[in-house]
Amino acid sequence: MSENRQITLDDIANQVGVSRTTVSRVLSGQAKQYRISNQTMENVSQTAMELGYMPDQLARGLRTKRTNTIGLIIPDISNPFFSTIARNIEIQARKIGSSIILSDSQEDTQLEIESTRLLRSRKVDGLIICPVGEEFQHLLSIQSSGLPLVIIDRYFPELECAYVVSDNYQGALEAVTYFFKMNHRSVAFLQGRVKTSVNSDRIKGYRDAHKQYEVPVDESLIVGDSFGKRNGYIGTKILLGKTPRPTAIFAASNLISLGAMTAIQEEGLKIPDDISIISFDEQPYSEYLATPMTTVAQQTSETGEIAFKLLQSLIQHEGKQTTDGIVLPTELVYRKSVKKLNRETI
Amino acid sequence: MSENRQITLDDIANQVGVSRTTVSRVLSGQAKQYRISNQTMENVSQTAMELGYMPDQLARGLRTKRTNTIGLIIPDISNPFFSTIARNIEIQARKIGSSIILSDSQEDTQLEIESTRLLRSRKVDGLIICPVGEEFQHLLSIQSSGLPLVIIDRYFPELECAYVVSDNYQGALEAVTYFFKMNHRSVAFLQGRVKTSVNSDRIKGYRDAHKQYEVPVDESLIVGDSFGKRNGYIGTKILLGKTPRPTAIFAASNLISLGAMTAIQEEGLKIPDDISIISFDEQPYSEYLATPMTTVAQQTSETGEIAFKLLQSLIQHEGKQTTDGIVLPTELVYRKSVKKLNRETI
DNA sequence: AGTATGTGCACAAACGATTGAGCAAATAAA
DNA sequence: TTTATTTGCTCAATCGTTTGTGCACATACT
Repeated sequence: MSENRQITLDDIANQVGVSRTTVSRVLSGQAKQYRISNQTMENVSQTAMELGYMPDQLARGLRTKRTNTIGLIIPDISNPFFSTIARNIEIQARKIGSSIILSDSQEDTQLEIESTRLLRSRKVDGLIICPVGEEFQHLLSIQSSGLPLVIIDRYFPELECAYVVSDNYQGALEAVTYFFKMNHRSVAFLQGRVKTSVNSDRIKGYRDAHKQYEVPVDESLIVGDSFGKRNGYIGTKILLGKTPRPTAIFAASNLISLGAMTAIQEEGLKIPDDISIISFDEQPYSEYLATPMTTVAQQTSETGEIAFKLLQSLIQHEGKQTTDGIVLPTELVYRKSVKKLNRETI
Repeated sequence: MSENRQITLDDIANQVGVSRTTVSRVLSGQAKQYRISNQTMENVSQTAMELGYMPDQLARGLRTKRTNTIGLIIPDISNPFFSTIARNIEIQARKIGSSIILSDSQEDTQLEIESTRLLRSRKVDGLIICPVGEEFQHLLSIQSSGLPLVIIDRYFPELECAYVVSDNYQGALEAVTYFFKMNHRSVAFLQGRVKTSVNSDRIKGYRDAHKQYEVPVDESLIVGDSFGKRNGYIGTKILLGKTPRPTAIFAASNLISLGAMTAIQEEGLKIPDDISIISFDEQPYSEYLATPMTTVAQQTSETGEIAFKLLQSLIQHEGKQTTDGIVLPTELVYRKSVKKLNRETI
């Protein structure tokens, strides 16, 4: 409760008997450069230690225009997919003494926009955003303001900006192709938020797989509108109500497949005997589910790490805009949730 | 790329033709109080709008000693248990324009200590920490520096500090009691990090349940040393190697039970036929596991929300130290992972 | 007319750091 | 002995706010 005043450069300066400038230079490692004697150096660092000096990052940031702070905006940090990314960003950041300011946009574009405003007024050095996905005007204005920006998971073809995403097209293509190889011909797609690149790319993969196998796409088998659990539940209810029932479901997220499982269970159906399923997003629990789930795994740790490093390089060489997008491969993890149908069953 | 200079109070002041002071007072809603005319008010807010003024939070913080920023230190943000807490803290924070700076201590006390230093130098208004759990000297020094602090999930009896935790004792007591009611008499405890309050309280519940049923505690059935998955795996391997085998396992975390399931599967055993299990931490997937898991649910959302509000009140009434600890009840969620034994089986 | 009260703003000093420029003393060079 | 050079620092401005105090002018009161 002892309301200790903050220790400042001046305190050290006074105690040692030098100027504030000298202290600053010693502590920032510029002693040699400014010809501070070893003696003074010693004294300064010594008493800085003793007094427990900690530089005021606000003051420093105000002066230097560099805060060693980056903003991170995520649609739902409680989703393990995003929190794993966040964790790896944080781990990288800590290595170089940076901090991350976290914002949860709650899948709401308006909140996302507000967050960018707030983060900018907090003078972050850069921004990593997983955009809700529908609008990008605000991202454009960040870009043109010169603030380094990396977007992750979702991207905008219209926006020239560094990004790190999974190869959603390839992931979906492989998954749906696998269904076809297992002789499924009626494969539904439980999609996520419609206008996101994530979703479009997966749909494209879904369609191309159909094309390759010369199976016409039944548009009524593409249902859903968000990456949440509830959507998975509702979508599946709808799909299971159809006659004939689709024999396979491709779920666009971990939460969607959770909802799907509830619906399937409610209808008294079994995976994979009555219906097969593949879910996007590998999770620690995927293999322990009632039927171990075949999934499309994304490189979440790598996404975080790469995004941070990309941002860091943007921050450092402010001019040299290496505006390249990075696409990480996915991997189909084979388990038990897909049944091989007999040819004649079709 | 247009390197727009930052808009400052002076810019507005010049354009309107008043002093910087006046602008500041208008924009901070102190116009009436300082008798600024309506005309001037209009002009100022108008051009502030036009220029897209955003206050520099660094400068403001430097001057006012208030940053509207709080530090959050978490052992592992990728664990849904913690990320759910984090999310709810963020949601509360956003409501009042606060931001949170996130640190992942990676279950490492040293990193936790470093984080507190860094966050303090960033002048956060307060700190919410989920301590790794073994040391608390650094927490004590935060306390005595007067920086508002709330600790969550784990606490220290020796430390007089606001905290929000689950009723781990009661949760464990109920779980183990339930085993006894189901006629189990050989119940193992897969514990977490040993010196944490979380673990001690759960052990106490475990022991008291034994006492109530007059079953002696077999110390060799208490195994493990961390909340991670690997620990669950190893611990279970050890337990399953014993003869006679325990009939039930009480796992201290969601990750531990995941590891346990791997081990159980490897040994070719079935839950609950060969072995029963209850896990701490309800998860979205708990009901979808091969055997739907009976769990001890904690109020994670509430933990976050309450922790933030508690901190907020500490920040506001800096003197009035309402150093109360808050203990949230747990709930035993009954599913299928516990088998009722026949009396004679024992 | 002289004093009191009210109105509407401006001055300038903080906050704690960084940084370009400069200056006195000591030493070296000529 | 005079001039250059080096050594070891200091000065003061600056970043963008906030805030206690003060000041001029107008109006009201006696």
